[in-house]
Amino acid sequence: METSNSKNAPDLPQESRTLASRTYEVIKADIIAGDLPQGAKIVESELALKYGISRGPLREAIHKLERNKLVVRVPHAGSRVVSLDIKMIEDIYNARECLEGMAARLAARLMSDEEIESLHLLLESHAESIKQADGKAYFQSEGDIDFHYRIALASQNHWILDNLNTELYQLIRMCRHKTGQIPSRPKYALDQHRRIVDAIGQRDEELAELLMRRHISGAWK
Amino acid sequence: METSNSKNAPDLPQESRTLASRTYEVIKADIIAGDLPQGAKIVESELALKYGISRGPLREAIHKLERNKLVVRVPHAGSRVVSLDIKMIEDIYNARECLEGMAARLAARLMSDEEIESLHLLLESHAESIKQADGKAYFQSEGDIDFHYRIALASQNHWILDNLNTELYQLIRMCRHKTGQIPSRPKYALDQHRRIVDAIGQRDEELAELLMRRHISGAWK
DNA sequence: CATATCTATATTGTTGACAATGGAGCCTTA
DNA sequence: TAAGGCTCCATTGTCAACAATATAGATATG
Repeated sequence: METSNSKNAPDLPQESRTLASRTYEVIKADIIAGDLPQGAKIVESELALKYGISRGPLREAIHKLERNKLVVRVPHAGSRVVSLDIKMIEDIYNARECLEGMAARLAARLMSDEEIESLHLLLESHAESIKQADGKAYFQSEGDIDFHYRIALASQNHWILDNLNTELYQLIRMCRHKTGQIPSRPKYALDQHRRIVDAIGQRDEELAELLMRRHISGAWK
Repeated sequence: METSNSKNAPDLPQESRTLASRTYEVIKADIIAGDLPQGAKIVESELALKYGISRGPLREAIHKLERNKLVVRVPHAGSRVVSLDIKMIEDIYNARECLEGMAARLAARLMSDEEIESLHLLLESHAESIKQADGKAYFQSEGDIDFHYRIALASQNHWILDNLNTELYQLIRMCRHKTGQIPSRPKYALDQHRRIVDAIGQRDEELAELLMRRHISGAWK
């Protein structure tokens, strides 16, 4: 046989293996984009009709959303989109601070020289996009998450990576969409990123963690 | 109205509001106790029959277990009890170290003097039970989790508290059951607990975090 | 004898109907 | 008019049957 699979079902990108997970992705995007506003009541039969599926898979999707802390469920009363108050965001940032601090520490221990070089390149591209479009703070905002994601990945700690991905980053994105994004001084942030990468390059775990924590706790203001 | 409810349905302790959550509790206990061994295949119809319920609620229970990282699910293939390897436990302990470190820091900032006093009393009772039954390491082990739980509670950070409860502590309990619990030197641990509470009493956030992190990272060896 | 393909079966994904619960609004009554 | 209880309805929880998928075993073939 040729390189083309004999079976006609090539391995899908694992996104859309099941109705429930597809629907989950859609609703998640709707919530983060604010299409489903915070605190909105979620009625199963309603959404099932809207997405043209049965209540079973929809229920599973809602469970996944609850797992991501995007939805709050109370047993016989129904579920609502989470509504973020100041206290909750503070909690999230405190958790993020210590988790990503640990991630930076581990990254300083475990990253290969090539990976560190690649991180440098990423920051250069960010610098470029800041220079070119000075007003486009949004790109920088996504770039910011890119950077932090790379660090989390490099930590090789599955638990931390998973929790950042499935909970914290989503909530932070949602938060930005709500407040109309306030990524503030992109150039200043980029500078801090550079120092973090430098610390990692010098294998200074202590410093890498310290700088990352300061960076995140500084963003929370 | 009298204290007795006019309705005959007094508010249950919220444990058993639904079939799914009841079953979830049972399976969780079975997994932690090692009754369902690590890596065991979980067949929906099988368990549904065993617990006398339908597949619907059982599926929900499994989803909750997946959320607790006690079960691993792959889309069309089924689910298995998680099997903990060394790397995974290391990841968990690293995550726990930074989360509980942050919790200790926040506790030092937020606990009232009365709460701190109550923590002291808890440690005294632990000291007592160690003195009385020198071999009963298990009690100390549960007492250990008690202590850490109190700190997490005092941090008033819902995100950290929830993640410690629903994920990390369960996995750690499971780990202990598997290895036949190695809580090691209870007296030494108690000593470290005392120092942490002292630091909290002095409102020394930095020190409280440092000691907690050292305490946990020390336990992971 | 090893490899690959096909088929059968066990297991998961999905559906629509039914049961149970909670809340809103109405009615009664002081 | 206000307070309390009652009834009804919207919504969630549960169930059993049906469809789709993947794994394992058997069969054929080089």
